[in-house]
Amino acid sequence: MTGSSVTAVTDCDETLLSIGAAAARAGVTERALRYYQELGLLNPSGRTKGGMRRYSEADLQRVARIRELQTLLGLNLDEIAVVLGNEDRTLQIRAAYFDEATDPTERKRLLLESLALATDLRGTVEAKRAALDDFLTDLDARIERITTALAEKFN
Amino acid sequence: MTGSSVTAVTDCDETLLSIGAAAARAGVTERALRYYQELGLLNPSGRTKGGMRRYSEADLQRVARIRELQTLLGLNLDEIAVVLGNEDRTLQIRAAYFDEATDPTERKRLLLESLALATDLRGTVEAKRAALDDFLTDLDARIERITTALAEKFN
DNA sequence: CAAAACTCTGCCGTTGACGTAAAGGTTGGG
DNA sequence: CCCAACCTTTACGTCAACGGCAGAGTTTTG
Repeated sequence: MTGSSVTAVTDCDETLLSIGAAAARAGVTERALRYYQELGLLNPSGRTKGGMRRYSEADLQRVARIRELQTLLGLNLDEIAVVLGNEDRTLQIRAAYFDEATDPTERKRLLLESLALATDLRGTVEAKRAALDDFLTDLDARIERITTALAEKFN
Repeated sequence: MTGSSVTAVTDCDETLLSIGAAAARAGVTERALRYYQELGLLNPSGRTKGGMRRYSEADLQRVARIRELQTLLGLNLDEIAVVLGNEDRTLQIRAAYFDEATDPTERKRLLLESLALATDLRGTVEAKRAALDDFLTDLDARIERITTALAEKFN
């Protein structure tokens, strides 16, 4: 995202955060960050020479994404790995797409692939929203009945 | 719900299901049903003289509700206990409301109480739906971009 | 009425997502 | 240079939501 090379092994751009700061800003614990890394969900953008993890803003975004997928969609970390993998793949595709060397046929295939990934996820989310909407409809009906009763009898 | 007394201790109305049948119909395990009972979420409507659990259709509905609250809203069983408690309370209120002996002032109070309970839950659900909607909007934007690219270049 | 099938109450095991503590290495201010 | 604060890996602990088994009792079926 920044112009830097892929996963800097050298010391940091100064803008990178230690695990403590990153955890605080992301609203999770250090343990969680290490755990996500252990599962291959999130590799810190850098390490110091001494071996300490350094997190970028993009890394924080990724943490936020993980939490969102957890709490909003109720996915477990393995499923989240798949979704994030898809999103990473989409970025790769984007890169290849804008590469001059990619021929039109391949470009089309890449677009279709990322479309498939996004559409698939959309299905999951839409199903969930539909169920939630039903839930809300029932709830609103109940609230409406009570409100009407109140209005009729005690206005 | 049926005309029977509260939580029949005697033998069953014949329409009640054994734990095995109930579990199969509800799509959960017997262990889960016993666990829900242990947590006070679901007391089987009856027991045989020998002490075996008997589940009614209403019990099955309750299981479905529990699962819904779990998967849809991501509540844990303790939180579900609260929600179900509120719903039970609403039923009590309903009963008292239609009781001749309840005076108007009390009736109003009862209505207001159940309104508060329902409205509170609605808040939780609505927040979740809003978050999901945002999620969907982002996703749709991404899909739209890809689709447009496809249409422009490869129509 | 007996065998087969089902269920009962413990009670210990498992899985996911971390928590927490130990024993040491790294970093930055004075 | 030194020390306090922060970080490292390693490894065992925890909590929710059940899974699964043993040993005994119950219900059903032939």
